[in-house]
Amino acid sequence: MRKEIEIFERYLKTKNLNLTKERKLILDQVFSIDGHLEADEIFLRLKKDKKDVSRATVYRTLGLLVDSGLVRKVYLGEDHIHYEHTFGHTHHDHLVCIKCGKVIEFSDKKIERLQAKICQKSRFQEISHTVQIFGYCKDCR
Amino acid sequence: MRKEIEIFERYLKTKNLNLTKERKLILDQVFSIDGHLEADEIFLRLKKDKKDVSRATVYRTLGLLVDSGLVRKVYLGEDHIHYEHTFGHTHHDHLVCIKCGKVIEFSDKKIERLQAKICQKSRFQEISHTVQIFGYCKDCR
DNA sequence: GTTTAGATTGAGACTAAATCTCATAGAGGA
DNA sequence: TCCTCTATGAGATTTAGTCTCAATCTAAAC
Repeated sequence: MRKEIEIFERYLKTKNLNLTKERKLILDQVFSIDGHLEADEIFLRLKKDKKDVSRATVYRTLGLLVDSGLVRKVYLGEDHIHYEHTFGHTHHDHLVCIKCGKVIEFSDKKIERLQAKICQKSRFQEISHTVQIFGYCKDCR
Repeated sequence: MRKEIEIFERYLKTKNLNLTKERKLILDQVFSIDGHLEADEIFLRLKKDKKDVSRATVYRTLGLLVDSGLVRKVYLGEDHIHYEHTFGHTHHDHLVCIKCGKVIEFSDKKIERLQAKICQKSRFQEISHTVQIFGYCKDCR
């Protein structure tokens, strides 16, 4: 059994929730997509596969996945939320091209350390962070 | 005449647009609020002052203000966009408390420099960036 | 195997943010 | 003044996301 299912099930247990057929379908779909995804995309892909799950359940389950830490929300400058799986991926942030929409991932340990320092200074307990740099990618500038 | 009006008017000129009564009212309102604001807040404040401007015009003008560089959008983890004026403020980013909603501003030259370096590496031309650190503030942790 | 309490779901109503439409009004140049 | 283009408001529309509630499922207790 894949690791992310195990983690999800363990998380659900702690909340007295069950790993249902629908939740498993959504988890599978989420982890089958590499990169950034939208709630509605999950809904439509499942529909196409004739594995209908209601929109409400998709949103509910994505919430659970975020809470479990397997997935996180990212804001990419559009008018709706994107999700990405964090499990199996090292943490990273984003360069977002405001012309073609391309998203380039990057990560920088030094920036993370500086952020931690800032939190310390304000006695702020960091749970997560996102960095987005908006601009023009090398093909669009 | 205040500097931000001048800048806005100059920007509008370059687009062959006019600084109308409504646009001025919205600009004034935006710059009278210190901190983060929402589109609807502007709409309601103007309504209260009996300076009715339609919602459509508020949204349209906020868009222009963002394009002009006087204002920027920020994502604070809620389900709608916030705005803040950049003119007259040094650039900063945000610590967002996920319990009480408080937003603490910070800025760090070292982080900015590292971000610039990352953009260089990808030949990415930065226009703007936002950093949000989500977690618990010192009163909520 | 029954019972039972609580979890889960889907369908569709609902909400809220934001955008669009379009008729009317206004502004500015020739 | 005329003409073109800009601007606005009212309200319809769109879209993401949430909520409701009746019906169903689950799992533990008996």
